[in-house]
Amino acid sequence: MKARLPRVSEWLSETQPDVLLIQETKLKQDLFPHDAMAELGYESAHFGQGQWNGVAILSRVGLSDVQLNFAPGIEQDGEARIISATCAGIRVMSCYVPNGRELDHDHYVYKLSWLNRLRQHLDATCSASDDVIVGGDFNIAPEDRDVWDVKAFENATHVSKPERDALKQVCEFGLEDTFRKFHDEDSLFSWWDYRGGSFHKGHGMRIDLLLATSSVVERSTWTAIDRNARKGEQPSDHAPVLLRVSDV
DNA sequence: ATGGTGGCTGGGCCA
Repeated sequence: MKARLPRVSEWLSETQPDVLLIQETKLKQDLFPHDAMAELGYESAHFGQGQWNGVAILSRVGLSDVQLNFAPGIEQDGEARIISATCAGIRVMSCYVPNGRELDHDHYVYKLSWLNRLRQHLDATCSASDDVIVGGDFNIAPEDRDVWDVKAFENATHVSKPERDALKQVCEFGLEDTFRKFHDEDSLFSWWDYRGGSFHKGHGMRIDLLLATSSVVERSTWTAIDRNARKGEQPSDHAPVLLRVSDV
């Protein structure tokens, strides 16, 4: 968030979303640029730890009932990976799901545990009949059509069955991958590795998701991945995913 | 596709 403040500010000014969910701020809790965001018209809430992880929610339509980490009663995570808030009557959550690293790595076990606790967090704090959006970097490509080449992902994280099943368990709370309401195409990606010219080769994955409850899905009218944001100077390796939700 | 780039730092880790 520090290195890309100019890009984020420019993008906010041009795109003017009502709400923005940010992951991997890599900032200590109190170093988030709340003032710079306020100058652009956005309230902001940040859950940070510095150096790694960190999640935030920006809103110009209200920001209340902010919750850091999982709800009380659920095993708290040691890292700053989820923040929840209510914006314009919608409960929104900004999630940075653990990467997993390797299938036989402890971090992969942590990834599955984290997703299980995300489901617990949903069960504990809201209902499927509420307006809920759970968004962020899930580090999971839901289906094979969401990666550039399945053969390149054999025995790799992001596509394995256990993590996809864990994501399904999250969705079975009553959430839907909003992108697929509007787009059936394969090879539409939200992340490309910095290395090896992946972006220019089209070697990407769709791992950034906006999951929503049915009342939000019904009001959704449009979605897109802003891949232009992956271009230019000092881009993030992720592109923003946009969802338009009509007023009640 | 066992390297490669980028950002945190201030050497090495993480993605």
